[in-house]
Amino acid sequence: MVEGYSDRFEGVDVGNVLDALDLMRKASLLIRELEAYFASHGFSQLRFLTLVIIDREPDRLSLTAGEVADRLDVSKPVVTRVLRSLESAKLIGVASSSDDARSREISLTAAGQAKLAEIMPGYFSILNRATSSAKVGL
Amino acid sequence: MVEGYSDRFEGVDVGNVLDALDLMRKASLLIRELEAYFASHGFSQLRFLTLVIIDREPDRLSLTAGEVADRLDVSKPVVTRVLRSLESAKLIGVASSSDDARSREISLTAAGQAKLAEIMPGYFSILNRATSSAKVGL
DNA sequence: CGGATATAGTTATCATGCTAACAATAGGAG
DNA sequence: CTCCTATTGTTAGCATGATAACTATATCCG
Repeated sequence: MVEGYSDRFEGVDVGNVLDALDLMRKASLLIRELEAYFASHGFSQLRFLTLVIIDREPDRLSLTAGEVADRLDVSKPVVTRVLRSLESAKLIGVASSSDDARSREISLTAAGQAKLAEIMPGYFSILNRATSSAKVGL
Repeated sequence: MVEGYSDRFEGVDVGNVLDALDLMRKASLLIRELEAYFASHGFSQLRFLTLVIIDREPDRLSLTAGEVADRLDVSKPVVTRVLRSLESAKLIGVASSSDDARSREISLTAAGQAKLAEIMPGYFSILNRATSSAKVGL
């Protein structure tokens, strides 16, 4: 399909274009597989990653909402929403910051850590399989 | 970040996991770049790809809505919505199928072909650059 | 033919991303 | 101290993906 178009543009390498399309196709399939996996645990990719980055923060037990947004590279309103859902599921705890009344300190509850431990093995298994099977052809 | 977790799971290769995460990150950046490009032309990825698959269909000048959904791998309600928007922009024409009263035959208008021609070069340029720059390190 | 089943497309509703605009608080300059 | 600006987080509303349930038409089987 691509050849019919890209032959007409100078400075465009058809191979590069096909590689880019392949990259997006592979990523899209992987993301769908992950979403299906999370859904089977009543979770979502974003809720999972939120727990991960709090759990993995070195030297600290909590993060502010803005730090979560930065590390996940999503907008702040999305963080507001996901934190609310995690809090009502009692997977995170939210406390006012002592030194900045605007901030909220987010930490994992024991239930949040348990949820992470429940989901993590399957997550890594999917990531591992995704790229190891891609290498079969090499 | 990954090592702290994946070391704990058997049969998981950290390199594979990192490759998978890198795949998703690269694809995500590319998709964002493409979306920004389409938006700068008052378009969207889905609207663009819809025009492309109709234009590129060999031996035929039109497709049904269901065929569009199959080829784009999106759900039918999404196709209903995008076709409506393309029709009101007069970029596609919609006609009842002669042999199946449920079907609608979708074809490109001259304006639709012009819109494709306007957007296509930049699209390929972005795809080309995305993967050729990724190879700089080789 | 006529009724059961399958298919094409739409509507309604939900999920999850975004930006813009806002409130509350912090911080810096005069 | 007070005012101006910056920052934190929320609310409101849009875009675009999905599934479920519906309508209308086709098709198959007795």
